[in-house]
Amino acid sequence: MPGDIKRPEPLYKQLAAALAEAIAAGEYAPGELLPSETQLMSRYDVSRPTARSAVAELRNMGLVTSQHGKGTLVRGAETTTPRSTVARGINRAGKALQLTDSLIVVEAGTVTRTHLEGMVGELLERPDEAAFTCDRLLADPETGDRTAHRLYIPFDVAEKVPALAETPDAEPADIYNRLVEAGHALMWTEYPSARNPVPDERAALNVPDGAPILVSHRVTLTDNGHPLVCEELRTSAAHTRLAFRITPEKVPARRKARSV
Amino acid sequence: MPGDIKRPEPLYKQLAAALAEAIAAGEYAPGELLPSETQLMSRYDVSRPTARSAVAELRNMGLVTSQHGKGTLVRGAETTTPRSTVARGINRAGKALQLTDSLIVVEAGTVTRTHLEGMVGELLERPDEAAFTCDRLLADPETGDRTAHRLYIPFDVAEKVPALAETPDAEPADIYNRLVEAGHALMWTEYPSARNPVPDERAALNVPDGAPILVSHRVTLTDNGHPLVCEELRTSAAHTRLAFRITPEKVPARRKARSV
DNA sequence: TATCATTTGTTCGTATGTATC
DNA sequence: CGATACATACGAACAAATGAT
Repeated sequence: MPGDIKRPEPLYKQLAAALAEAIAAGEYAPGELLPSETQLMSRYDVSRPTARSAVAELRNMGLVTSQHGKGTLVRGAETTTPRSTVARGINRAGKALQLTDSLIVVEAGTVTRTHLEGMVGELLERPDEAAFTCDRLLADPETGDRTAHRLYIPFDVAEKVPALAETPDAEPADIYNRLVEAGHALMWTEYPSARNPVPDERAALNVPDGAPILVSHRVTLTDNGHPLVCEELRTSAAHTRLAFRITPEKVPARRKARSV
Repeated sequence: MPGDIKRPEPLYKQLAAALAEAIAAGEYAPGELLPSETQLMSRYDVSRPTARSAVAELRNMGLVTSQHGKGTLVRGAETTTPRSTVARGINRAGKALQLTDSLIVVEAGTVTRTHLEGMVGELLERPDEAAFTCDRLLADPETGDRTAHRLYIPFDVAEKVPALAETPDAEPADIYNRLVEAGHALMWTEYPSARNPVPDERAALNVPDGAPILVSHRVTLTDNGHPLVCEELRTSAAHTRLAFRITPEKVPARRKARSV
């Protein structure tokens, strides 16, 4: 075999790349309509399915959104870049702990029971054990962007801290304060991640085409590293970003450190 | 037909939902092959395009990956859940600052000049101004998962701190230490976000089908809040997650706090 | 090594439904 | 109401990758 003859890119990918370039160059301004599928067919001499595939590529790149009966709109930076920021910090005012985010509760907490599967089970070091969960729907008061919130309280933690078992639907800051009142010294680690939404989430969180969702887990630990509870947060990455304040920690010099 | 006001879901979405449910129920185990398109056609009595659309849905939900000539594989939690964790903390050993992540440099830093567009320009409060950039390719030494890293140094910062202008390709920790030597008291805020990859990124970062990329910006500020430099990090959300240690900050009591 | 069946990828064609203007 | 646009669905053919014969 001679050295790797170039196989041409598929037609629809070429077309998608050409259109993406044109959008980046500003030939199609944000808010404007992309040429219709019929126009693309004649302009680039391709079939209907090919034109559709190309536009579909642009959609799950998040560059455009299609509207049935109207056309395909170019999305500007305003709709691609997050507008609202959720500050994932914790403040200590006297003895009381407060959260630094400014989200408001849209749907009150509903408590259910589940088993700790997957990542949450791993983070709480209690795979498949039983736990209370409390679900809330939050929103940014300025933009209205929605965020799903879930708190996991393992059964054995609820048993040892009765204040949690009584009202597992208390707000996270209250949960933290009750853990402190129960004599725990707390610390926190948060793990942001992302994935593409399932159809339910796309509707509930108002996720636009081609946008993933940010998923973040905040684990509350005792000062000797045992996990107690876990908060899970899900929000459209197109609308919201997170913010973490990073505080340097003192370590003995000359040690190759790997904390967190 | 009386009644029946509701228009039924599209066939391919019904099929996708049915298959997704079957996967969740364990009827198709991770690593196994999904029924071929031909089999789906006869089993569910649909056409080839419909079967293909259903499988395409599963792909960009991240549930399966298709291999040309072989079949469509079910992805287990091992390939859906991040394996490696990048600790985004900072340690202070004596006077020197160290980063807590354990990534190694695969491709050394290449320095270029750009203008601060979009989110980075906003975070550095210098929209459209000129800046050095230094690009690196990092990897997790255990899993080999890749991460793209870019450091932005605005021209005016490089002018005031000549040590940066001399070697803008120094490692981030060194950059921080030089800013400290120049008399700055530093603090940091990091903004994790996510989006779907462009084809280049999908190849360079080895992003699997249906997985978004995590994008995180760490801004270095002076103690009075002026931004100096910015790190940008891009990695496959299917392979890697971030970790932040959250340290409570003291605030005056009774104040509705909104720091970060 | 070469061939073949299987499977997914690409591309065309065509028809109909439905939302928007 | 009609024209236009995207969404869904069918059929058909060939290309390219894979694995086994």
